[in-house]
Amino acid sequence: MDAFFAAVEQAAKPSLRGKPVVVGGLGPRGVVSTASYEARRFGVHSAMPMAQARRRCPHAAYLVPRFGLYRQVSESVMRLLGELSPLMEPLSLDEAFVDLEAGGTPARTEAVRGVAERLRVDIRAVTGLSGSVGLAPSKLLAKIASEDAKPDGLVIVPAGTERELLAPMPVRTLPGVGPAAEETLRRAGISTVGEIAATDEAELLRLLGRAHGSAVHGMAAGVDDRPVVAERDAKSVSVEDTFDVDLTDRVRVRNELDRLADRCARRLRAAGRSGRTVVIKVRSYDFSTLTRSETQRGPTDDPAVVREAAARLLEGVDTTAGVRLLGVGVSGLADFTQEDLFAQAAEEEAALAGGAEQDEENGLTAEDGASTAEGPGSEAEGEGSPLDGHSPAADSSVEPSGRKGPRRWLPGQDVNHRAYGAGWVQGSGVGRVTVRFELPDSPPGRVRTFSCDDPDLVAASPPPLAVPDPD
DNA sequence: TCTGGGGTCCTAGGACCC
DNA sequence: TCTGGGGTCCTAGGACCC
Repeated sequence: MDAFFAAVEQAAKPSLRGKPVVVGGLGPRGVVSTASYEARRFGVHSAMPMAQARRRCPHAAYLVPRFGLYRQVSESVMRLLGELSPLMEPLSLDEAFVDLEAGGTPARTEAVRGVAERLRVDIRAVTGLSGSVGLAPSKLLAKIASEDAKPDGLVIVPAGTERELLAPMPVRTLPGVGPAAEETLRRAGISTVGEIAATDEAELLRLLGRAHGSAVHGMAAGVDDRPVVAERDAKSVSVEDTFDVDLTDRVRVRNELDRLADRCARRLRAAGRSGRTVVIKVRSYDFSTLTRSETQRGPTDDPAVVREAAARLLEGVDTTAGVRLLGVGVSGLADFTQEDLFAQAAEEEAALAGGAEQDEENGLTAEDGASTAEGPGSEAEGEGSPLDGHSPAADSSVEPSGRKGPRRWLPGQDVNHRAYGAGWVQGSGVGRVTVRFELPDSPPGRVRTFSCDDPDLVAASPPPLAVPDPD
């Protein structure tokens, strides 16, 4: 999908169509998730610090991500892809591999082209959004071709042309070659994929390591046998928060770690999984990051167990200089089915017979989900709304306008006003919130400003996207 | 007002076992 | 009587991807 998050926002908000839109974390330490093509022209791109994006493109609309909506749109696209072949491998919300051969598409170029063109038409019909397709004999080339096809295009790499296509490309084109490998190769005088292919494999192994070296060498020659794999199980679950202001108070650090452990365990449980190894992650004021892990005797999805393991692990970490980020994860996930878990829980209960081990919830968990209000229970899975990822500090001190208690209105968020109907938050500050009243299928709407605690204004869930006329 | 959040995979050393 | 040769598990860190 092309500029997916930003494109969904433009589809949802008529006044933003054709305008620069930037989706990402809006706090002081946020980064860009996706920039619309209009914003990219100003040099704004993914992973860029939000502050820098605002400098480059001050007039863009800056919006908080709405993952619930993106997930819905993603599912309808993935459904279309799934109709092409049983071998469909989602890479993220907006990208997937499809093995057309396994779906029975004849390998002739024209047949394949027809399938891809129909797919692009269907995607537009179902979502109103544009997607790009790369067709090639391997994952490597398909991916490169789809990048080439963006936005709103289709590129075919016929079998046999792989090498000559790849040769002039920079080494970073190859998946798995990031900044570090690029630098290593540059020092060895290698800057293009063709130069990698011309390099002795043993030399490459020396430069990049065993596994990486041989993979890169193969790919540079256009060799890529990786199969398309449907349905892979998650191997870990983790949550983390970067704080608007570094944490120094040890008690506060402990509390935040508890909340993260609970969130992590809840997600694990919601997914019907459990794991043996609890990991904490601590990033310091200077961005140095460490992890500590502890493996339990058996798999768990119990918040109390995760919380206690996390707390033990934290004891060995000096946090006095300031903590920028905390994370809690569970890995070593058992491939248990839900039923196994029930059986196991029953056994444990039997074994514990009479042990008065009652969970004492300390009430910290519910609050912040509520304050970011994505609408009551609107998310498919019970996991925390994506919005809360950026308001760990909602509770205190950080937000000057934050008073005590009043609702926070986040730019991009859906709302409903008793008199004016559906709209979205355009901005807020000094006790006021500005709302634009429009719907996906309405003309661009008007803006009105209210008091932040106006009782007529409530958070709402996203209205469905408009689908264009079939003409 | 530098640098998110959720993942995967690889490497390397030490413990431990046969 | 200077110390083999596997294998697996655990821990920590780092590169990379979207």
